[in-house]
Amino acid sequence: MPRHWLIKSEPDVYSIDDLQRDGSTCWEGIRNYQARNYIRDDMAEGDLAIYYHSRSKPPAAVGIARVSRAGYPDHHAWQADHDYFDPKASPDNPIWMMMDVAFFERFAQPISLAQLKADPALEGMLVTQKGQRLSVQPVEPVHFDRVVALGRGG
DNA sequence: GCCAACGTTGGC
DNA sequence: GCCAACGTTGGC
Repeated sequence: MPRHWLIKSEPDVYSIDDLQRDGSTCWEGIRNYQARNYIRDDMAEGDLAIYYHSRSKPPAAVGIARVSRAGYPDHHAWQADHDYFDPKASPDNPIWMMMDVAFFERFAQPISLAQLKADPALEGMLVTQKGQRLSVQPVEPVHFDRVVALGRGG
């Protein structure tokens, strides 16, 4: 059964507009083991993810992306001249994973973090919790549906 | 730009 | 295996 997710990106680095323009992109540079494990073990092609802008004013859920290729080794990790270089990684021991995501939908209205926090239907959603820094998070189906409804203007 | 929260590293 | 130091994330 497909699962639901939330993925964070700083809009200055790669926004939903960039994704819409490009159609799809490789979701690279994940250097956190828990997020890596989700990509490696749980995220499947076709899964949908809320696209979330972090470090923006305000931070907000802005649309939906679709996993277009499930996890595969992040080859940037063993390229010494790359920003995401990790000396412990190698082709035999990739350590880190990336995936491809495709543009799926842009919300009619962004839903700010304050709105997400204020909505009783979203109580317990990880992104609303203090100190939650995971850039790839699982989302409960009911929470996912609620955020999408809000984003579409319902 | 500040700084609290968190994950990782490395000395012991 | 503990924990202080460090680097990063991300809301504010």
